[in-house]
Amino acid sequence: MSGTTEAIVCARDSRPDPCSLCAARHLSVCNVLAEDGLRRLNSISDHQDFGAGEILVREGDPATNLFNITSGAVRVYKLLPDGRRQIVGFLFSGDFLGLATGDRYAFSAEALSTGSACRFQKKSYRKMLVEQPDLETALLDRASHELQAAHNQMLLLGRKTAVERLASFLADLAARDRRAGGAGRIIQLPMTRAEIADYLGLTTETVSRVTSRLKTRGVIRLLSLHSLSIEKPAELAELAGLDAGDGA
Amino acid sequence: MSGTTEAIVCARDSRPDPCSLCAARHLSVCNVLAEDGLRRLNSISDHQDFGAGEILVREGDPATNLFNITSGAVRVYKLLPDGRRQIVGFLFSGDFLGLATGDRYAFSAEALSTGSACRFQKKSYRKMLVEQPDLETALLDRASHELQAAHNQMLLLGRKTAVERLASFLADLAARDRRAGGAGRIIQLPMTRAEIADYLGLTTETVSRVTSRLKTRGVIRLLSLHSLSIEKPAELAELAGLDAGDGA
DNA sequence: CTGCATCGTTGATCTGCGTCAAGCCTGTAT
DNA sequence: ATACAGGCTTGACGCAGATCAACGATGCAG
Repeated sequence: MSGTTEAIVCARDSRPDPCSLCAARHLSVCNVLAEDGLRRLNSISDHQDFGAGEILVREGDPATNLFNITSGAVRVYKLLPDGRRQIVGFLFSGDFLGLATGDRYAFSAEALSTGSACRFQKKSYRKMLVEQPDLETALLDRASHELQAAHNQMLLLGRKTAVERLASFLADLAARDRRAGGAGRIIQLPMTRAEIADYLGLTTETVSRVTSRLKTRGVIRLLSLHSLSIEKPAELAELAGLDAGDGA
Repeated sequence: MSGTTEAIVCARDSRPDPCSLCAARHLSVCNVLAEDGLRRLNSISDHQDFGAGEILVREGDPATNLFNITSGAVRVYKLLPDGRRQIVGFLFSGDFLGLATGDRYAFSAEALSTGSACRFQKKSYRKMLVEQPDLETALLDRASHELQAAHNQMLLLGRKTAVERLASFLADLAARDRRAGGAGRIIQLPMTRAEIADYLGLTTETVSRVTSRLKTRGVIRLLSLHSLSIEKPAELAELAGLDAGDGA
């Protein structure tokens, strides 16, 4: 969206301050940094534009880089030797890539669409964290949220039916849209059915069938292959298993 | 194991230093703290002994406490309204409980066996983190590892077969035993089959059947209901899907 | 030792989702 | 426009694991 503008800014030599122009800044961990912190962060960062399908991180490679996604979308996944794939998350503008990382990447990350990211050397970033405790706190908060999301996904993958999985997925996207200031009614699906399937532990066929069922029931309406409207949010939430939350 | 000793130490008024006697210390985040840090930590902590089945945390309650497990075992789980349960993790001595927490607990935690924990007020702990950046770094590292483990579990729940799930589970327990200094051959299972099932996204019957199959194949040998010996570690690892790791 | 409750195992049957297969839709290149 | 490729949908069928059911093991209370 604002990718070209950023690229131009970064290409200029007398850049005023890339971070202050960054559209993702208020969504990202960087927003806890003051003027000098941003300058310092900027000095250790690289701007990277990527095209659809481009690989940012490959499972098993030495974990040298960390990323802050500034635009576009990314899929993060793990593979079994025979090719079975589990997508562990989709990242969007403002998301941090590289939290769950030891010496080597335990996941791969590929661009879903064109986009851009700030890239850091892990070493420099760690040094930065020592100097900027606020940033470390912000990262810890992120990690907590991601861990919570991972737990929810474990519940989904371990115990929910196909309908519940898709409903949960759509409800999550709606919630994300609301957090970004939208109404949570029109949902964009920048990923393919195969990717949704690999995220939900299903097959493309099942995702397709369940989508049709929700459509027939009038819960959703397809606007195009990659966007839909939620017609009955309450029913969707119920299907997702969000009514009571806990039996208590 | 050392529960009674600790209880006696904590009951004494002129305690020399509970932390320095804590058997879980070298396994826990506290090990990054110096003398004064430990004293400070101790001053904001409560010791809590618990019996089997005791509830430490209930999903949906205000998240006021954080815990450091010092002995025993704990199951952490989430429920669907109709009672379906997903265990998101088992915690043992040295593990931290409460990382993935917002204002309210998003999970429940119950003692699997008798044991003990250091309990902190979340508020005091957060203050402590500001004063002790090393502790915050250690927590961030923990969170990273947990997130990685969660991703592995997502792969397991979303894409592995029943045999692969159980094999992965046993291989994980073996790895944990090795990390704790054991040989990784004799595995303790302090949980029931139902709990293993709810952790692996299966039913008790399937866990039982698959266990039998592994036994018949000679991969494992049951020593009792709650302990077994790994007879063919290599075969177990292969069944778990750990041979190649990534298809690259 | 006896009784009882809980947990675990094994078998028979069922079913939700995967697999296989065919056809359709969408976008892009010529 | 036309053709092609990749993605999506729908149908028929099969199977891994769930469900239902019965029985055996374990451990605790009296």
